[in-house]
Amino acid sequence: MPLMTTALRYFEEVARQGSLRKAAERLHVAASAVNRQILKLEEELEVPLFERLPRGMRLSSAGELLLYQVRQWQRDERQILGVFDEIRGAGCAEIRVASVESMTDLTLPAVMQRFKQRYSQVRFELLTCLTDVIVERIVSGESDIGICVNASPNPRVRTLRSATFRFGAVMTPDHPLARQKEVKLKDCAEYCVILPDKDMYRGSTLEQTLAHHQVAFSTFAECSRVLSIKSLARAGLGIAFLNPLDIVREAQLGELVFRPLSDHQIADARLDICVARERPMSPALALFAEMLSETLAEEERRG
Amino acid sequence: MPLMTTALRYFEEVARQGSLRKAAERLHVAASAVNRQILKLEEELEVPLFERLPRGMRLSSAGELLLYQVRQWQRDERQILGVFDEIRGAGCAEIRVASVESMTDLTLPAVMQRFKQRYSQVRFELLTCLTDVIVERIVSGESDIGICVNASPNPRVRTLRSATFRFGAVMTPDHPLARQKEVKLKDCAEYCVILPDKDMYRGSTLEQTLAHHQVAFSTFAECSRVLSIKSLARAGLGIAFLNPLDIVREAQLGELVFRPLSDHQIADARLDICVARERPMSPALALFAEMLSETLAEEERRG
DNA sequence: CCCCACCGTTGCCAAAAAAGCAACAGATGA
DNA sequence: TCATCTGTTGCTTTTTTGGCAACGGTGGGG
Repeated sequence: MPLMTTALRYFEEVARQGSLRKAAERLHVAASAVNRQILKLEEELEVPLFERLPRGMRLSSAGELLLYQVRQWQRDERQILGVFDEIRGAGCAEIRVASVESMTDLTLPAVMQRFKQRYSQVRFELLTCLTDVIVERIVSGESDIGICVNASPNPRVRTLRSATFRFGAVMTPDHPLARQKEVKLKDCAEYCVILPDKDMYRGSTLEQTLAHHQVAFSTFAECSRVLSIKSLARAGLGIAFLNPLDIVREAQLGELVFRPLSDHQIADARLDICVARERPMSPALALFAEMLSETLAEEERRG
Repeated sequence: MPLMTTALRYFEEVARQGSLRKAAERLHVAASAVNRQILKLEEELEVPLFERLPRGMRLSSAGELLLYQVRQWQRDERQILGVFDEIRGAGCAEIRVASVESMTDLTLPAVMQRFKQRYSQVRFELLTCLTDVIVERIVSGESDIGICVNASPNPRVRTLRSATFRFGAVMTPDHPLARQKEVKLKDCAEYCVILPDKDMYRGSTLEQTLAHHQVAFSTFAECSRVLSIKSLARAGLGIAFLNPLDIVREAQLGELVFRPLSDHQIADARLDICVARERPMSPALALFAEMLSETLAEEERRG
């Protein structure tokens, strides 16, 4: 049942109780047995783990370090045993993903497919939502892992990896602006534009710049879905403002082109892979996060 | 010597070799012994870890998850054994810290002192440098942990915790601007200011704002050390631009006051605790990082 | 086709490790 | 000083683990 040496189990209990005999009582073994395991451990590690006081045993420095590690291993153990329970019970473990629309289209399905090949007994829940909702779901435990854009720092959220992508204008290849390598916002003011919903780009530098500089856009539509924005842009109804990840497929098909915004007020879009800070990650989740991080890093390199 | 069950050691080798007998050969034990450990492990976990093929054993899904965890435990084990080697050899383990000046004055010494109380056999190296240098030292392995301000994201660096602090103007309590709760940059233009060195605030929003808005400051001095800036400000020679952490002691002594800048172009200062992404953290380092994170979070709450 | 090589598995027995029991020395507090 | 707590140590028993040989099954090559 226990995945680590009995010596370490005994060590943890002795450290907790501060006494060999009390620990032995809790462990339902003789005190001498516990004592021998501790002595053997100290001999093999060649480091004193306790200082013997007339009133009991107090941890040494090395002992404190080891205890910290052992406790972490115990958490890991409980975690993986829980995953095995899931696999035994429901037939598979579950990873609940919440992501912004940019990645739910292409990247996430690709990663999930690769993951399923190796770890077939893992099931997914994939939700598409806005960054604020994703952060809420992470901290509340409704989702296990999230992909957000430009999330504001949150003490209860741990960011595993960030990637930045240039923010830019998206249009049909035959659009006049498509001949430029980079465009400026005021270039776009001469044409129709398609803006995201208020909620979608709240807090972004695009919002700030628009509000501040009062660029007069002739807005054709405001959309709440990237999917809609792309459809309108594909129909040649205006210029959209997205990041390159949003249109990888359309770019491959030659339907849309991406031209970065060169205005220096416009910051890059930052995608974050994040999880709850306190909640330990199950091995399945850790593996998935790793695979996702590498994929994101690769896409960042590609532009 | 090994800190985890022989069953897990055997399991890892079998997974690596894909065969009981080859694993047994490498482990210098009989194949039957290895087999029994695997069978016992599967029975206790109540989960099949391998699928038996005529050509050998292939990991199941659960096995892949367990393998990932076991490999991580093995890395942890090597790590802590290395720390014990240090303690046995040099008499103590070492944590090499590189930090910006904001924290080397008060916060870090306080945390190091608290740390020394519990883990006396740990020695420190404390360097004060600029963010760019800190990041370099982290990725090169010259330092174990760093505290940076407004560090640009780096794929080889992992941020354990971030905290934001308002950026503001620092002056003597009798300064005319000290009567305001918040100040704007153009308020300061009427007085002498003390600016940091070019290197110090490179990339900050202060630099951008100054360069962009062309606010005409009568600069009394440019300094490369926060210490010098504070000294000049304390002498009433001008307004300095710092974050509240820089002047906690001076504020307590009533020598200086902090007034946040309310210009909306001025972003908060972000302090990051970061380590190398790939390099595993020793237990001592993890404990120190944890203590430091909590302290930083507490100071963030306080203002 | 058979045979050989390789696989995992199992029964039997020896070796090793862990646990239980009782007694010991040392320190503390009533 | 006695009672009581601590960790420690022989000695014995119990449990676990490993070694050896043999078995049943599969796949490839002569």
